[in-house]
Amino acid sequence: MEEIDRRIVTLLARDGRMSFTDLARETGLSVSAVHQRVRRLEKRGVVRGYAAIIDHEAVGLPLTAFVSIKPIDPAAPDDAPERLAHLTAIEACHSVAGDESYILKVRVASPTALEDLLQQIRASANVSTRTTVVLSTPYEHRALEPYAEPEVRQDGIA
Amino acid sequence: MEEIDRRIVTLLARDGRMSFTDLARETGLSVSAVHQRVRRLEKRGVVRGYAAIIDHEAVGLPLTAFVSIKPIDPAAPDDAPERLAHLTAIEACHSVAGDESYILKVRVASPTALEDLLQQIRASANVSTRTTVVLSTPYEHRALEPYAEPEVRQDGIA
DNA sequence: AGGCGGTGCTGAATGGAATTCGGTCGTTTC
DNA sequence: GAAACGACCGAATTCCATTCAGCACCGCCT
Repeated sequence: MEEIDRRIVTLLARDGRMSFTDLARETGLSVSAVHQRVRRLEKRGVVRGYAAIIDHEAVGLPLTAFVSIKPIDPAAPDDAPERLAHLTAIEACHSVAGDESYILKVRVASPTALEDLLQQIRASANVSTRTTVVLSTPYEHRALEPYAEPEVRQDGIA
Repeated sequence: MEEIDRRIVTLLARDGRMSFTDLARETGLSVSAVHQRVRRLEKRGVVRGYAAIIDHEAVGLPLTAFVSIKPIDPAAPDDAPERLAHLTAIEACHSVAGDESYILKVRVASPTALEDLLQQIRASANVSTRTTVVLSTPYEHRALEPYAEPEVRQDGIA
Protein backbone atom coordinates (compact mmCIF):
# COMPACT_ATOMS: atom_id res chain seq x y z
CA MET A 1 0.00 0.00 0.00
CA GLU A 2 1.11 3.43 -0.69
CA GLU A 3 2.29 6.25 1.47
CA ILE A 4 -0.77 8.46 1.18
CA ASP A 5 -3.21 5.61 1.74
CA ARG A 6 -1.24 4.62 4.79
CA ARG A 7 -1.48 8.14 6.07
CA ILE A 8 -5.22 8.26 5.49
CA VAL A 9 -5.68 4.98 7.31
CA THR A 10 -3.64 6.23 10.23
CA LEU A 11 -5.63 9.43 10.46
CA LEU A 12 -8.94 7.63 10.29
CA ALA A 13 -7.83 5.09 12.85
CA ARG A 14 -7.10 7.97 15.16
CA ASP A 15 -10.29 9.89 14.39
CA GLY A 16 -12.94 7.94 12.56
CA ARG A 17 -15.08 11.02 12.01
CA MET A 18 -12.44 13.23 10.49
CA SER A 19 -13.97 15.08 7.58
CA PHE A 20 -12.77 14.65 4.03
CA THR A 21 -11.91 18.31 4.08
CA ASP A 22 -9.50 17.78 6.95
CA LEU A 23 -8.11 14.61 5.44
CA ALA A 24 -7.48 16.58 2.26
CA ARG A 25 -5.64 19.25 4.17
CA GLU A 26 -3.52 16.67 6.01
CA THR A 27 -2.61 14.76 2.90
CA GLY A 28 -2.23 17.66 0.52
CA LEU A 29 -4.75 16.22 -1.89
CA SER A 30 -8.03 17.62 -3.09
CA VAL A 31 -11.21 16.67 -1.29
CA SER A 32 -12.43 14.51 -4.13
CA ALA A 33 -9.14 12.67 -4.45
CA VAL A 34 -9.22 11.82 -0.75
CA HIS A 35 -12.82 10.82 -1.06
CA GLN A 36 -11.97 8.48 -3.87
CA ARG A 37 -9.14 6.91 -1.89
CA VAL A 38 -11.19 6.41 1.24
CA ARG A 39 -13.96 4.76 -0.75
CA ARG A 40 -11.42 2.49 -2.32
CA LEU A 41 -9.90 1.59 1.04
CA GLU A 42 -13.37 0.75 2.29
CA LYS A 43 -14.15 -1.35 -0.77
CA ARG A 44 -10.88 -3.22 -0.49
CA GLY A 45 -11.63 -3.91 3.15
CA VAL A 46 -8.61 -2.08 4.46
CA VAL A 47 -11.03 0.12 6.35
CA ARG A 48 -13.59 -2.31 7.67
CA GLY A 49 -15.87 0.18 9.29
CA TYR A 50 -16.17 2.87 11.90
CA ALA A 51 -17.02 2.62 15.55
CA ALA A 52 -17.51 4.87 18.51
CA ILE A 53 -15.17 4.06 21.36
CA ILE A 54 -17.32 3.56 24.41
CA ASP A 55 -16.56 3.79 28.09
CA HIS A 56 -17.83 0.41 29.15
CA GLU A 57 -18.06 1.38 32.77
CA ALA A 58 -20.43 4.15 31.85
CA VAL A 59 -22.76 1.81 30.02
CA GLY A 60 -22.98 -0.68 32.83
CA LEU A 61 -20.36 -3.20 31.77
CA PRO A 62 -17.53 -2.41 34.18
CA LEU A 63 -16.08 -5.91 34.30
CA THR A 64 -13.76 -7.07 31.54
CA ALA A 65 -12.13 -10.47 31.41
CA PHE A 66 -10.14 -12.75 29.17
CA VAL A 67 -11.50 -16.25 28.95
CA SER A 68 -9.27 -18.95 27.54
CA ILE A 69 -11.10 -22.02 26.38
CA LYS A 70 -10.06 -25.59 25.70
CA PRO A 71 -12.26 -28.27 24.18
CA ILE A 72 -13.30 -31.01 26.56
CA ASP A 73 -13.40 -33.46 23.70
CA PRO A 74 -10.37 -32.80 21.52
CA ALA A 75 -11.77 -35.05 18.83
CA ALA A 76 -14.95 -33.08 18.35
CA PRO A 77 -15.10 -30.63 15.44
CA ASP A 78 -13.85 -27.25 16.48
CA ASP A 79 -16.62 -24.79 15.79
CA ALA A 80 -16.42 -22.86 19.04
CA PRO A 81 -16.53 -19.40 17.41
CA GLU A 82 -19.89 -20.07 15.78
CA ARG A 83 -21.24 -21.75 18.88
CA LEU A 84 -20.32 -18.73 20.93
CA ALA A 85 -21.26 -16.00 18.49
CA HIS A 86 -24.70 -15.52 20.00
CA LEU A 87 -23.22 -14.48 23.33
CA THR A 88 -23.08 -10.76 22.88
CA ALA A 89 -20.98 -10.28 25.98
CA ILE A 90 -18.12 -11.71 23.95
CA GLU A 91 -16.41 -8.83 22.25
CA ALA A 92 -13.65 -10.76 20.53
CA CYS A 93 -12.59 -14.30 19.80
CA HIS A 94 -9.03 -15.16 18.85
CA SER A 95 -7.73 -18.56 17.88
CA VAL A 96 -4.38 -18.92 19.56
CA ALA A 97 -1.30 -21.10 19.67
CA GLY A 98 -0.59 -22.77 22.94
CA ASP A 99 -2.29 -24.93 25.48
CA GLU A 100 -5.70 -23.37 24.98
CA SER A 101 -7.47 -23.04 21.68
CA TYR A 102 -9.22 -19.64 21.90
CA ILE A 103 -9.01 -16.50 23.91
CA LEU A 104 -12.21 -14.56 24.35
CA LYS A 105 -12.50 -11.01 25.53
CA VAL A 106 -15.72 -10.45 27.43
CA ARG A 107 -17.53 -7.53 29.02
CA VAL A 108 -20.09 -8.04 31.73
CA ALA A 109 -21.97 -6.09 34.35
CA SER A 110 -20.89 -7.97 37.45
CA PRO A 111 -19.14 -11.00 38.88
CA THR A 112 -22.47 -12.77 38.86
CA ALA A 113 -22.93 -11.99 35.19
CA LEU A 114 -19.45 -13.34 34.55
CA GLU A 115 -20.33 -16.55 36.33
CA ASP A 116 -23.44 -16.90 34.20
CA LEU A 117 -21.52 -16.17 31.06
CA LEU A 118 -18.87 -18.76 31.84
CA GLN A 119 -21.54 -21.37 32.30
CA GLN A 120 -23.07 -20.43 28.99
CA ILE A 121 -19.69 -20.60 27.29
CA ARG A 122 -18.97 -24.02 28.70
CA ALA A 123 -22.38 -25.30 27.80
CA SER A 124 -22.48 -23.79 24.32
CA ALA A 125 -19.07 -24.90 23.13
CA ASN A 126 -18.36 -27.91 25.34
CA VAL A 127 -15.14 -26.40 26.62
CA SER A 128 -13.36 -25.79 29.85
CA THR A 129 -12.55 -22.17 30.68
CA ARG A 130 -9.79 -20.30 32.39
CA THR A 131 -10.61 -16.73 33.24
CA THR A 132 -8.35 -13.78 33.80
CA VAL A 133 -10.12 -10.79 35.24
CA VAL A 134 -9.05 -7.34 34.14
CA LEU A 135 -8.46 -5.04 37.09
CA SER A 136 -7.86 -1.87 35.13
CA THR A 137 -6.96 -0.82 31.62
CA PRO A 138 -4.16 1.73 31.38
CA TYR A 139 -4.76 1.98 27.65
CA GLU A 140 -6.66 0.28 24.88
CA HIS A 141 -7.58 0.88 21.25
CA ARG A 142 -4.35 2.73 20.60
CA ALA A 143 -4.33 3.56 16.95
CA LEU A 144 -1.63 2.20 14.75
CA GLU A 145 1.58 4.15 14.61
CA PRO A 146 1.83 7.27 12.42
CA TYR A 147 3.06 5.24 9.45
CA ALA A 148 6.50 3.76 8.94
CA GLU A 149 7.51 1.77 5.93
CA PRO A 150 9.74 -1.17 6.86
CA GLU A 151 12.60 0.23 4.76
CA VAL A 152 14.46 -2.60 3.11
CA ARG A 153 18.16 -2.35 3.91
CA GLN A 154 21.13 -4.32 2.76
CA ASP A 155 23.47 -3.06 5.43
CA GLY A 156 22.79 -3.53 9.12
CA ILE A 157 22.60 0.15 9.91
CA ALA A 158 19.38 1.34 11.43
CA MET B 1 -28.08 6.20 31.95
CA GLU B 2 -31.26 6.42 30.13
CA GLU B 3 -32.88 4.34 27.46
CA ILE B 4 -32.44 6.73 24.56
CA ASP B 5 -28.83 7.49 25.41
CA ARG B 6 -28.16 3.79 25.60
CA ARG B 7 -29.67 3.36 22.20
CA ILE B 8 -27.59 6.16 20.73
CA VAL B 9 -24.44 4.68 22.19
CA THR B 10 -25.29 1.29 20.76
CA LEU B 11 -25.93 2.71 17.33
CA LEU B 12 -22.73 4.72 17.32
CA ALA B 13 -20.73 1.75 18.56
CA ARG B 14 -22.03 -0.16 15.60
CA ASP B 15 -21.53 2.62 13.08
CA GLY B 16 -19.39 5.46 14.25
CA ARG B 17 -20.21 7.57 11.22
CA MET B 18 -23.96 7.33 11.42
CA SER B 19 -25.43 10.74 10.68
CA PHE B 20 -27.44 12.69 13.21
CA THR B 21 -30.30 12.52 10.77
CA ASP B 22 -30.28 8.73 10.91
CA LEU B 23 -29.81 8.69 14.66
CA ALA B 24 -32.81 10.97 14.91
CA ARG B 25 -34.89 8.64 12.79
CA GLU B 26 -33.82 5.61 14.85
CA THR B 27 -34.52 7.24 18.17
CA GLY B 28 -37.64 9.14 17.24
CA LEU B 29 -36.13 12.43 18.34
CA SER B 30 -35.41 15.55 16.36
CA VAL B 31 -32.00 16.06 14.85
CA SER B 32 -31.08 18.78 17.28
CA ALA B 33 -32.16 16.76 20.30
CA VAL B 34 -29.98 13.88 19.18
CA HIS B 35 -27.15 16.24 18.51
CA GLN B 36 -27.44 17.62 21.99
CA ARG B 37 -27.40 14.14 23.51
CA VAL B 38 -24.42 12.97 21.51
CA ARG B 39 -22.45 16.04 22.48
CA ARG B 40 -23.31 15.41 26.08
CA LEU B 41 -22.28 11.77 25.86
CA GLU B 42 -18.98 12.87 24.39
CA LYS B 43 -18.44 15.48 27.06
CA ARG B 44 -19.24 13.02 29.82
CA GLY B 45 -16.77 10.60 28.31
CA VAL B 46 -19.33 7.89 27.64
CA VAL B 47 -18.35 8.20 24.01
CA ARG B 48 -14.58 8.51 24.14
CA GLY B 49 -14.00 8.98 20.48
CA TYR B 50 -14.38 7.45 17.07
CA ALA B 51 -12.09 5.15 15.19
CA ALA B 52 -11.89 3.44 11.84
CA ILE B 53 -11.64 -0.32 12.15
CA ILE B 54 -8.61 -1.35 10.18
CA ASP B 55 -7.63 -4.63 8.62
CA HIS B 56 -4.23 -5.04 10.19
CA GLU B 57 -3.12 -7.57 7.64
CA ALA B 58 -3.72 -5.06 4.92
CA VAL B 59 -1.53 -2.45 6.57
CA GLY B 60 1.39 -4.76 7.07
CA LEU B 61 0.79 -5.90 10.64
CA PRO B 62 -0.49 -9.42 10.14
CA LEU B 63 0.82 -10.84 13.41
CA THR B 64 -1.15 -10.31 16.60
CA ALA B 65 -0.12 -11.62 19.99
CA PHE B 66 -0.96 -11.39 23.65
CA VAL B 67 2.02 -10.76 25.88
CA SER B 68 1.66 -11.39 29.59
CA ILE B 69 4.26 -9.70 31.69
CA LYS B 70 5.53 -10.23 35.21
CA PRO B 71 7.97 -7.99 37.06
CA ILE B 72 11.40 -9.48 37.61
CA ASP B 73 11.77 -7.49 40.80
CA PRO B 74 8.43 -7.65 42.61
CA ALA B 75 9.58 -4.96 45.01
CA ALA B 76 10.17 -2.35 42.32
CA PRO B 77 7.47 0.25 41.72
CA ASP B 78 5.01 -0.94 39.14
CA ASP B 79 4.97 1.61 36.37
CA ALA B 80 5.04 -0.79 33.47
CA PRO B 81 2.24 0.92 31.50
CA GLU B 82 4.11 4.22 31.32
CA ARG B 83 7.40 2.48 30.59
CA LEU B 84 5.81 0.66 27.70
CA ALA B 85 3.63 3.44 26.33
CA HIS B 86 6.22 4.49 23.76
CA LEU B 87 6.06 1.11 22.05
CA THR B 88 3.44 1.80 19.44
CA ALA B 89 3.12 -1.86 18.54
CA ILE B 90 1.29 -2.26 21.84
CA GLU B 91 -2.36 -1.68 21.15
CA ALA B 92 -3.69 -2.32 24.64
CA CYS B 93 -2.47 -2.82 28.16
CA HIS B 94 -4.65 -4.42 30.82
CA SER B 95 -3.77 -4.86 34.45
CA VAL B 96 -4.99 -8.31 35.40
CA ALA B 97 -5.58 -10.56 38.37
CA GLY B 98 -3.56 -13.73 38.43
CA ASP B 99 -0.02 -14.84 38.20
CA GLU B 100 1.00 -12.15 35.74
CA SER B 101 0.51 -8.46 36.24
CA TYR B 102 -0.39 -7.16 32.77
CA ILE B 103 -1.63 -8.48 29.49
CA LEU B 104 -0.57 -6.58 26.40
CA LYS B 105 -2.09 -6.91 22.98
CA VAL B 106 0.46 -6.30 20.29
CA ARG B 107 0.47 -6.06 16.49
CA VAL B 108 3.64 -6.59 14.52
CA ALA B 109 4.78 -7.20 10.99
CA SER B 110 6.59 -10.49 11.44
CA PRO B 111 7.99 -13.04 13.89
CA THR B 112 11.25 -11.14 13.82
CA ALA B 113 9.47 -7.94 14.72
CA LEU B 114 7.78 -9.77 17.56
CA GLU B 115 11.12 -10.96 18.83
CA ASP B 116 12.45 -7.42 18.76
CA LEU B 117 9.38 -6.11 20.48
CA LEU B 118 9.62 -8.68 23.28
CA GLN B 119 13.19 -7.65 23.93
CA GLN B 120 12.15 -4.03 24.07
CA ILE B 121 9.32 -4.85 26.45
CA ARG B 122 11.62 -6.78 28.76
CA ALA B 123 14.25 -4.10 28.69
CA SER B 124 11.85 -1.18 29.08
CA ALA B 125 9.81 -2.52 31.97
CA ASN B 126 12.19 -5.02 33.57
CA VAL B 127 9.73 -7.85 33.22
CA SER B 128 9.59 -11.38 32.02
CA THR B 129 7.18 -12.12 29.19
CA ARG B 130 4.94 -14.95 28.14
CA THR B 131 3.62 -14.69 24.63
CA THR B 132 0.53 -16.20 23.07
CA VAL B 133 0.44 -15.87 19.32
CA VAL B 134 -2.91 -15.29 17.64
CA LEU B 135 -3.45 -17.67 14.75
CA SER B 136 -6.67 -16.18 13.48
CA THR B 137 -9.42 -13.93 14.71
CA PRO B 138 -12.95 -15.21 14.07
CA TYR B 139 -14.32 -11.93 15.35
CA GLU B 140 -13.23 -8.80 17.13
CA HIS B 141 -14.60 -5.36 17.98
CA ARG B 142 -18.12 -6.66 18.25
CA ALA B 143 -20.24 -3.78 19.33
CA LEU B 144 -22.10 -3.92 22.57
CA GLU B 145 -25.46 -5.60 22.49
CA PRO B 146 -28.52 -3.71 21.19
CA TYR B 147 -29.36 -2.43 24.67
CA ALA B 148 -30.95 -4.36 27.48
CA GLU B 149 -31.68 -2.89 30.83
CA PRO B 150 -31.01 -5.42 33.60
CA GLU B 151 -34.71 -5.29 34.55
CA VAL B 152 -35.07 -5.68 38.26
CA ARG B 153 -37.53 -8.45 38.96
CA GLN B 154 -38.96 -9.84 42.14
CA ASP B 155 -40.32 -12.99 40.60
CA GLY B 156 -38.13 -15.50 38.84
CA ILE B 157 -39.79 -15.23 35.47
CA ALA B 158 -37.53 -14.31 32.60
C1' DA C 1 5.41 8.66 -33.38
C1' DG C 2 0.87 8.41 -32.59
C1' DG C 3 -3.21 6.71 -30.53
C1' DC C 4 -5.73 4.17 -26.76
C1' DG C 5 -7.24 2.90 -22.22
C1' DG C 6 -6.58 3.16 -17.57
C1' DT C 7 -5.64 5.68 -13.39
C1' DG C 8 -5.54 9.54 -10.45
C1' DC C 9 -6.00 14.11 -9.96
C1' DT C 10 -8.54 18.86 -9.84
C1' DG C 11 -12.33 22.16 -9.33
C1' DA C 12 -17.16 23.23 -9.57
C1' DA C 13 -21.95 22.16 -8.58
C1' DT C 14 -25.65 20.27 -5.70
C1' DG C 15 -27.79 18.10 -2.36
C1' DG C 16 -27.73 16.82 2.26
C1' DA C 17 -25.95 17.07 6.85
C1' DA C 18 -23.94 19.51 11.05
C1' DT C 19 -24.44 23.11 14.04
C1' DT C 20 -26.57 27.02 16.10
C1' DC C 21 -30.35 29.62 17.84
C1' DG C 22 -34.74 31.10 19.55
C1' DG C 23 -38.72 29.51 21.46
C1' DT C 24 -41.97 26.05 23.84
C1' DC C 25 -43.24 22.81 27.30
C1' DG C 26 -43.01 20.22 31.54
C1' DT C 27 -40.81 19.53 36.05
C1' DT C 28 -38.60 20.86 40.10
C1' DT C 29 -37.75 24.04 43.77
C1' DC C 30 -38.40 27.56 46.88
C1' DG D 1 -47.25 30.14 41.57
C1' DA D 2 -43.28 31.81 39.67
C1' DA D 3 -38.54 31.22 38.64
C1' DA D 4 -35.07 28.17 37.07
C1' DC D 5 -33.82 24.24 34.80
C1' DG D 6 -33.68 20.63 31.44
C1' DA D 7 -35.12 18.67 27.25
C1' DC D 8 -37.27 19.16 23.17
C1' DC D 9 -38.53 21.14 18.42
C1' DG D 10 -38.15 23.72 13.93
C1' DA D 11 -35.85 26.97 11.12
C1' DA D 12 -31.68 29.21 9.45
C1' DT D 13 -26.97 29.04 8.28
C1' DT D 14 -22.76 27.09 7.37
C1' DC D 15 -20.17 23.34 6.16
C1' DC D 16 -19.40 18.87 4.20
C1' DA D 17 -20.18 14.71 1.17
C1' DT D 18 -20.80 13.28 -3.21
C1' DT D 19 -20.93 13.55 -8.04
C1' DC D 20 -19.36 14.97 -12.46
C1' DA D 21 -16.74 16.74 -16.29
C1' DG D 22 -12.33 17.58 -17.73
C1' DC D 23 -7.18 17.30 -17.58
C1' DA D 24 -2.60 15.06 -17.08
C1' DC D 25 0.14 11.18 -16.87
C1' DC D 26 1.62 6.53 -17.76
C1' DG D 27 2.18 2.16 -20.09
C1' DC D 28 1.26 -0.23 -24.12
C1' DC D 29 0.31 -1.46 -28.61
C1' DT D 30 0.59 -0.81 -33.48
